Amino acid sequence: MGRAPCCDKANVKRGSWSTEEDSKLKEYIDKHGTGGNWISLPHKAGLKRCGKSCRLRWLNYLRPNIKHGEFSDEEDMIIFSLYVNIGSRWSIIAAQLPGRTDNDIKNYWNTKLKKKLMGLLPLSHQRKTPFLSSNHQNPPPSSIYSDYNCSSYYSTNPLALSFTDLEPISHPSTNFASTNCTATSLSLPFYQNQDPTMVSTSVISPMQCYYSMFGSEGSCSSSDGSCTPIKQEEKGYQSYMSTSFDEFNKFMLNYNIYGVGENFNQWDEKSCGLGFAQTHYPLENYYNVEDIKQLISSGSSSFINIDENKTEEKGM
DNA sequence: AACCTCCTCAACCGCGACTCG
DNA sequence: CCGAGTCGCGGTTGAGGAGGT
Repeated sequence: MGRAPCCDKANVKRGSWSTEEDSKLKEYIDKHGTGGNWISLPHKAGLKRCGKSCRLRWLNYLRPNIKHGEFSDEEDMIIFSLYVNIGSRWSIIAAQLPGRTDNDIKNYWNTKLKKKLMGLLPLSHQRKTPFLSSNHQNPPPSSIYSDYNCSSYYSTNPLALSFTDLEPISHPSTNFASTNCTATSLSLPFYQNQDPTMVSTSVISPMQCYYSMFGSEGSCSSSDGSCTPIKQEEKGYQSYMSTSFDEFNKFMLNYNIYGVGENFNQWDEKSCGLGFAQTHYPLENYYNVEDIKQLISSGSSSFINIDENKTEEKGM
């Protein structure tokens, strides 16, 4: 048996909102608030719309202080840095960009920012960049990892690999690898199952970032679909300094994200905060790292402290 | 001018999470 | 604890505008 529809689709208007509907909705909410019940709101407001549709229209368009128009470089960088760290959790990302909605950011990422980054890569490499390809799901379906034991997980997840094997890092992420690696935790996709503290306190190197963006150099050609990552030490550092990575590195430098030396492992750990450099764009100017930590570990209810707009909404 | 293709973004959909009786 | 109702999220769709031929 299927799920009951949220509203009677035969009797609700769909598609684009007219200015008249907009003003009706805005007027009603200005006067009465949402009343904590979107389902009954359209009826009360005299709208022939589904409650969900009203909610969406309000949150993404009519709500006060919504910012439309071009994203700044700083916003780009925040989106990028958070995406690399936490994946496509648009609501959390949106909470860090006042006036921007999750829908906005999602659209922006899918239509522009992704391409902006793609433009920095040679075509040959773009084809094998799962993170950016249109059909790539991030994080990967949980089923992919559900049967993995720790060692296989960490040897097949490029990001995890870089945390454990490749980089001379000492931060909580390595603890994650050794202490949080249980069958249970691995039954979830990487981005979801990781220790929340890891998300916010991990310092990722350009190489890690590069991996998470563009995938590893590991081969996935075996018949059972398993991947054989090529260890960095096997290939040698030099081979990793490919044109693609150079280009990526240039991008990072262009955005003042990293100051990377000739050897990529010379990246300046101090300059990297939640993901990226704090040298020129100190991320704590945009959000509090501890808050992010809380957000991720405690779920959406904690957003109240951070997202002004959503605070208003929840207060209504 | 007409047609076609591509791109953008508002809106929809389904599902998991949450709340409450 | 359970189930119904609702919310919120992220993935996807498609209308319509822009640009090219």
